[in-house]
Amino acid sequence: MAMLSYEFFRRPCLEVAHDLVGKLLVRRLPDGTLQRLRISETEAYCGEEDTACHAHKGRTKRTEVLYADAGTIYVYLCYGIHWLLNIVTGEEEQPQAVLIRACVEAPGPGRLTKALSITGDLNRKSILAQEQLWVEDDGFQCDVVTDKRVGIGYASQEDQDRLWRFIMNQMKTPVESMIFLTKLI
DNA sequence: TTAGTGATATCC
DNA sequence: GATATCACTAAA
Repeated sequence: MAMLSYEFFRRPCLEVAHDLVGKLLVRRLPDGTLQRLRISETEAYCGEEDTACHAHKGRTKRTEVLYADAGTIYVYLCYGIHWLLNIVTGEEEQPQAVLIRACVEAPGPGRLTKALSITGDLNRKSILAQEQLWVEDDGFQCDVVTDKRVGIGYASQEDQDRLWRFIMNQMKTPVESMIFLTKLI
């Protein structure tokens, strides 16, 4: 079971977002218990030029973390209720990140953080430290389809239309579903 | 369809 | 200091 490296996250966010689909998000709680959820959906937010990206308006107290080195965790509170998990990608000083939008076992960005007890405490920590949160590759392979990003009505039409959301391909037949579930175990 | 919830940014 | 805005979810 290989933990994903700095080199994996240092690539452009579109590549990282695509390749994170199917990987295992691993959480270690304070009491030592481990949880593993398989990532099924991500979105890429690609720097100051991307009007959907939080860093679109440059550095602020909140977006400072996006300028950090690849593998830095960005967690923020959305709508006063939901913690959303992102991982910073690319070269340092490039404010880009991948939003983890869903896992197979916990669909929805707010629901997966709830399932894994992820809060703002993890903001600015590293996903490479293998302490409280990291990502593993267990060799699982799957098809990935793209779609438009969700909930970014404030962005330019051009950026809203970009296919920067990456989703584990849905199974079309019962046979495919059986094969899929077998691979999960 | 809409309420709920609070940090952040932006405007006085 | 006040206000508007939100990378969402569950309930109705």
